[in-house]
Amino acid sequence: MSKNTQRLPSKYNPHDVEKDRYKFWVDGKFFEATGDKEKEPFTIVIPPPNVTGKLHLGHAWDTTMQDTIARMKRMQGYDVLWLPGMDHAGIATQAKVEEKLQAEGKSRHDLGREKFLQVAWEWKEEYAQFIRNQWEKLGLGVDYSRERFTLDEGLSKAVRDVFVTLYEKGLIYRGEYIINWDPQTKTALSDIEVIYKETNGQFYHLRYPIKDSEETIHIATTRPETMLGDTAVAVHPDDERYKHLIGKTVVLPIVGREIEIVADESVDMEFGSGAVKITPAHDANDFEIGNRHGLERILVMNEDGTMNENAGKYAGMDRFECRKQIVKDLEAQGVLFKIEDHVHQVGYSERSGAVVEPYLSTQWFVKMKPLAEAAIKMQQSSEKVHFFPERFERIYLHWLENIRDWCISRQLWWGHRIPAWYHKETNEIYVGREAPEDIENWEQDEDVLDTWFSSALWPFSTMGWPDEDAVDFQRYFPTDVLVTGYDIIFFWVARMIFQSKEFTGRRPFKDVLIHGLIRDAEGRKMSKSLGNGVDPMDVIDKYGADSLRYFLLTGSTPGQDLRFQWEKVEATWNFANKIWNASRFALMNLEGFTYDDIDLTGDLSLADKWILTRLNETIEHVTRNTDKYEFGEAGRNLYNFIWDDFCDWYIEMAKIPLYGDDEVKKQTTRSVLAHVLDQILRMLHPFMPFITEEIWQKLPHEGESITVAQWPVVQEQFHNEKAAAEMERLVSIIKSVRNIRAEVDTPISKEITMLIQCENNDIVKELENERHYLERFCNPGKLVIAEEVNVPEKAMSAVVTGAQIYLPLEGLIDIDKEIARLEKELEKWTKEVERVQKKLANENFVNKAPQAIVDEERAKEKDYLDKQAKVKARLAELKA
RNA sequence: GACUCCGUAGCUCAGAGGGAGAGCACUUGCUUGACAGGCAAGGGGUCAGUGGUUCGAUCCCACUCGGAGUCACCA
Repeated sequence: MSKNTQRLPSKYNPHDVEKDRYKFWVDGKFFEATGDKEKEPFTIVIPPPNVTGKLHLGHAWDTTMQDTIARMKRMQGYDVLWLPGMDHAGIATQAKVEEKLQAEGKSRHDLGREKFLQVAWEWKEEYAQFIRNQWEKLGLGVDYSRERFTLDEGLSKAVRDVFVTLYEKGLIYRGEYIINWDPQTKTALSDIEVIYKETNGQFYHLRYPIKDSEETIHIATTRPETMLGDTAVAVHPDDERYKHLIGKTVVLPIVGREIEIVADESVDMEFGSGAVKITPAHDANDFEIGNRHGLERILVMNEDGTMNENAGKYAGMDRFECRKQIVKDLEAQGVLFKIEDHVHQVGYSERSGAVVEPYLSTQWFVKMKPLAEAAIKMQQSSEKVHFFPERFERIYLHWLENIRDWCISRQLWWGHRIPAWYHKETNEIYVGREAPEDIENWEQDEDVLDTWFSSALWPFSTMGWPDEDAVDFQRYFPTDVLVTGYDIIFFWVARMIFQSKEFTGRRPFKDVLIHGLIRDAEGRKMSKSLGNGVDPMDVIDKYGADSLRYFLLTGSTPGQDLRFQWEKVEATWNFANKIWNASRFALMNLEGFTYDDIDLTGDLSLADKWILTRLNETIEHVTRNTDKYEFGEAGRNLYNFIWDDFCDWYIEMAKIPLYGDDEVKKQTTRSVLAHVLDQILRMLHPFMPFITEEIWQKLPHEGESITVAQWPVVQEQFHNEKAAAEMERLVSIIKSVRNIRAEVDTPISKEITMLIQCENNDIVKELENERHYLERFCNPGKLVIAEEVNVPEKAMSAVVTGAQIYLPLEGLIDIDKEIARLEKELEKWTKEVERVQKKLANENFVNKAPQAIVDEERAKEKDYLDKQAKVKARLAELKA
């Protein structure tokens, strides 16, 4: 089925091009995985965006890369599944919903758990639709029939299954430990949800009195308010300064509690005073020391960061208020004797920004070591996950090697509720996939799981697992490539790998492509507070999705950050417009021409042979680089092929037959034009889906949509080195002539005769065959091509390999200027000759360098010597 | 403290063991029947520095300087 051609407007308008196109694709089900057994599956799962807001440029970047891969693979004949979905994003979403409630003067507690969750689900639906609309505008070819959400029934089942299994294996446990507490959102956090920032603080030096003694012991702290919970002072057992105090008792100032001085090797004698106050309920190290010495744990804060009843008169005060007050009080008592300014690392909550409090609390944990070890070991096997760029593998491994247990319980409502029940009377714990039968006697754990606990299962939970016979899981897992930013390697990539290894025995993806961050034009991170964020939808409104996509794909190299610059998007628009107009030209010349009319077996012109050769090279290059995820490299290569080779040379050369009246030649040229443009559009389609589909539909084509057209393959029969060499000579001649013309101020009259003196008769014949090109591009009055030409006295000249060009320009030529120009040229060739000869004179080079390189240099030497001699001779003539 | 990345044209960035590239900006000339958001011709870089490996280094290695980041940590 072939279609006839249509006309295009003279300017590329992305709105017209993109309008309704996505609907056409979705309605045509071009993006749906077919399960076709004839085809090999190729799978990508989208990193599920949070349902908290709109997508930003980072998402646009990330998903565009996936779309590019998916589209190419689809065209290469794979059964592509690109599975979309979203993440419930526990803390983030709950915070947004609470914010919304607050605006209405309500809190989540006013609503109660059930009602609150209902509101959250409504929120989710609303934002999910925003996100889908944005995917649409970006042109992402995802399979909506398989869209998933982390709180879906199926995924929740997977979560419960994983939790219960790990619990049964002893890899999940519940216990009272020091965790990172966010007093603002009132939940525990995992280690990586804490961001450490250098913060100006103070170092407070205290003297704790020794009981029944005049002596005091000097300790220093950055968090004096925690002293209310001190239950010991620790020194190093070998510390001569304090040896005699070990076992003695300290009377804790203000509190009056008597606490022991203990010896512990973990104390650093060099740091501070060498004596440490021990607060097991508010510091991870102190907690460990406390365990070793059987110390009491006294919690002095509430969940909201205010002091509790154990803080005595400070009860009810905010922790930082308390700090101020306690400093005053200690100072008054003479306990505090020095305050130093101190820059130290303070942990902040990734979500709320609140200062994280190390806090004693009962939480659920994943025992990481066995899981991490298995994942590390997998990297030595054939199930290795390949990182692109490779260096991120080291970062990943380093993290796993030093991993600590993962605190997975969160004091939130929005999320997967922990499948643990506590017996109301016996306090017995039940962990199971389903609630206990005598549910009235049990109470379920109030907490939910860390969002990342469910995202860690994403590559398989979305495909029907834990049902291992699920059709999609069987066919599409493991996935082929994951695309994500380096900022979530720990949060997500690593966790998917170890969970996948543990539960499926396989890697979750073969490759992982890591990209950087999007920055503003000045290189700053885009952030709300700076107000320097750019909405991808604004970019699309202005320049179209294709321009945005191409900019994102080619703007950086894997693993590097990307600066957003409007000028670059604009430059990409120019490129799109170029393609648009080249296509417009093609359509104007393909009136009545159909896909079936394409016939490349005819008598091809030099231009035809050359462009087909270049097309082959481009196909090879673009395919290879896209396969390696080198989109920048592939995109630039395509850009150069399209703009420089196809538009600037091929189309211009094709105008000769197209505007001529030889119908046979015209048909051949139309065939090549239609074919090359078709192949270009196909290769460009993964990068710029909209414009390519639009043009392709209008060109002679076969098939319903370019999305399912076959990816171009190299056609060896069109590889023609001779044509490439001839073209090179031709281009050199044309450029030389243009060059000469640029030297002459006044326009050159058409009366001029252009003379080309060739080295041998073969070249004469060759150039005679290509005469029409020379006539069109150089536009001389007369063109003489011969082995010997009569060189007029007043002429400008140029040398190319195998030939010498003369342009007699009586009256226009300034002999002195021409001499100066030629002298410059002579200098250039002389330099080249020297460089090459020096190289060839080096025995080591000739003996050790690869033969091909040496031969190449020898050929250059010959060529340069020849040119040098010709220029020299011409100079002599002029000077005579 | 450990590790990673970056330093190439005025700007933003590619690149590759064998004569330095692109886009934008700049200069000059063009209403050339696809495109003036275009065409053509140009100018502009000791590829941060110092050593080393090599026949050959801007590219590989070491160190130094400058910029960015990740992880860990001392109370």
